[in-house]
Amino acid sequence: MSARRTDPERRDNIVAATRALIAQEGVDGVSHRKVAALADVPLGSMTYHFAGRDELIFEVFSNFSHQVADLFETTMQKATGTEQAIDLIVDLVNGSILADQAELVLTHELYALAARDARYREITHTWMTRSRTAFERHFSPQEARLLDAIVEGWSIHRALDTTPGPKLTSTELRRVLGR
Amino acid sequence: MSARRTDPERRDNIVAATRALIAQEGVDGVSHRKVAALADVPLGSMTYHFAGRDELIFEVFSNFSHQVADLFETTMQKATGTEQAIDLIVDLVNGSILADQAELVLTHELYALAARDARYREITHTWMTRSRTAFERHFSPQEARLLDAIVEGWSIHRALDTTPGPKLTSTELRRVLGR
Amino acid sequence: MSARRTDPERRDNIVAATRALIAQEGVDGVSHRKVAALADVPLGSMTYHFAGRDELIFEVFSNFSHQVADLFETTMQKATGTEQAIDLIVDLVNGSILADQAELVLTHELYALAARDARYREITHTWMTRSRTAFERHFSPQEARLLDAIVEGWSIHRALDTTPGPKLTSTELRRVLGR
Amino acid sequence: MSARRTDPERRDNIVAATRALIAQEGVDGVSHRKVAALADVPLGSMTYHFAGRDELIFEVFSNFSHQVADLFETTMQKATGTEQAIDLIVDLVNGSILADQAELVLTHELYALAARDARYREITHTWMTRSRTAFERHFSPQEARLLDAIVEGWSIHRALDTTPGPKLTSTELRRVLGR
DNA sequence: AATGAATGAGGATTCATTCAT
DNA sequence: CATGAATGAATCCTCATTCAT
Repeated sequence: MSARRTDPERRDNIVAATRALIAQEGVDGVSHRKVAALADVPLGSMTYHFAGRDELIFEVFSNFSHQVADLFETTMQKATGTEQAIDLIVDLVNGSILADQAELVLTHELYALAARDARYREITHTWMTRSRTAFERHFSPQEARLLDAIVEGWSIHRALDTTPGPKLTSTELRRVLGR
Repeated sequence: MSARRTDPERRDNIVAATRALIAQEGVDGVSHRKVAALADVPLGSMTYHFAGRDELIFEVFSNFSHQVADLFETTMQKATGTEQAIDLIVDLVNGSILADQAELVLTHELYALAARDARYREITHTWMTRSRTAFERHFSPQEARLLDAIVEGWSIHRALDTTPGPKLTSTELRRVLGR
Repeated sequence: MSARRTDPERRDNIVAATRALIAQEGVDGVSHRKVAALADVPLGSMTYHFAGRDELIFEVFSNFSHQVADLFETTMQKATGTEQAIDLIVDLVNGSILADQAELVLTHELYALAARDARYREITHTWMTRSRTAFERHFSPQEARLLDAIVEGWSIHRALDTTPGPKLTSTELRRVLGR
Repeated sequence: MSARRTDPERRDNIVAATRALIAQEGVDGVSHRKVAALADVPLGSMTYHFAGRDELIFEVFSNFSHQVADLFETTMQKATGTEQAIDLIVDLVNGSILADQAELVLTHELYALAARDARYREITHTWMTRSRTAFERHFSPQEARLLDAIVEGWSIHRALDTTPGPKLTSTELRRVLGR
């Protein structure tokens, strides 16, 4: 009991629990009570640590986008040449790198928020800029934008179909890029 | 009041109000009370016409997806050749055809639902199949899939950025397709 | 459809369904909707055939009490002598004659109503008078009243215990009566 | 209002109000709203203090049964001999000790619940065991069981009749027991 | 600094009843 | 005669938030 009195990880635990809850039930399913229960934290903690439900949710998506963008940049940095970059991009789309169920849900919940709220559009803006910049280590800005679109679109169509559909191949991607 | 005794459009009005509400506040913001107020309908009507909140929301997205897919098919049918098809696709991405604010929100709310609920994935599956098939009037299956991805991804990145970014051009799209 | 238009058993079916519902969920669980569903009858039928929920419930218990009292009288009439009467009473208490689950529930639901509503006390009064009179075919009024109490009390204690407890025996009953 | 901020008796008051309401309108008439109004407590208090309507009702009957059984044991302990015990039992049945209107209703409401719900049968089981044990201070197990049945049955028939009927006398009870 | 108690607003849903047909 | 459509009141319950401690 007293051990929990001053818990520096309290705040982070709450954010983590919220993220897990969004993955399971969507933003629609998030309530202070459910989060508190999931984080094993008193209900009073919620409004003590966060100004309101919105702030909590915003922080989840802010963290999430940074984290995914970080991984993305790191991945692109690992590529020593265009060849390898293309292979990594293909892996990305086909789900070898990102794309577990939880991340898929979080991505689309974020997009849904961004579609109607400028604050969240700020997050997606930063995220997208970072991905495009990461691509630009290996490709022209124009190519980067195209690749970004293909990665996004192909991933979505693979994920939101009932049957996975064909994978993207390096060969096809190279052809698109004219290489 | 007595004029309202039997209102055959009642059900449709509720669905329309729900759709408007989702566009404004997301699925998260939908409640029977708000919908009833927006549709100018007594609260008791909600559960009389719909088994529950879920059924109501499902119907909105089911309608929406069919409607958008219809428009999409019609658009592709209008194209008399590949040239024109490409131009229409470019218009599509750049927002001349679909893509007002409300449709954007609905699309992403639907994707978010589909990401964690198989019932909604059924909707997106049908929708995507129909678009791909529409493309196949003018392109090979492989090209159709690629185009579909580009349309999807480019639209999203244009929409969820804070600044619109460059438009997709017919020239670039032709180059991608190698035509 | 049209076959159901004029259904003379409609009313009785509703009463029967209500009785079944009370047996399952108690008076507390009775609603027009549930009854209508159980009886496979349109909801509008309920208020067409019965002035209200109370009238419906009253009719159930009125029927029930008469029916049980009838059986009871018939049973006592079958006894050709005191000896046999005692044996039948013992069977009664031990559950050979009445006392399935549904009847048990109905009995106590009726008692609960009678405990606070004079209208239902009218029903229990008639019922009890008839049982006592039935006993008086074979026993003195004083004995009848005692027997009635023992039958009632012993049955209850057998039924509302988690483990049945010993059965009442003819020997003991004879001893009580001093025979 | 601030005086009510922390009210340690809040929970008990709610239970008391529920009990009063059951006595007046039966379990069927219990709703959070009515109880809250009767206890002069905000509606939100109801589900704060109790997990649900059932828990509330269960607690009422649990309390009630313990309380009545306590009184019963105390009464039997007061008897210094069999003679006095018999007199007390007769008083019991004739309503000198228990048996005001409220207790009568509660008893039968409890029986009705016990007749169809094992959780409540647990309550009646404990209660009945305690009464029988109390009788066994002065009588054999076999006699105790018989007395218990007579007390129960005679009380019911006195209470649920429209006219009280004759009282049970010590003389008759002694004769039944063969003393 | 942290929280358990408390609450009023709002949540979905069920309800008995009305009444045009 | 009978009922499906409709509704406003009431149902239990969840909620974010407040605040004394």
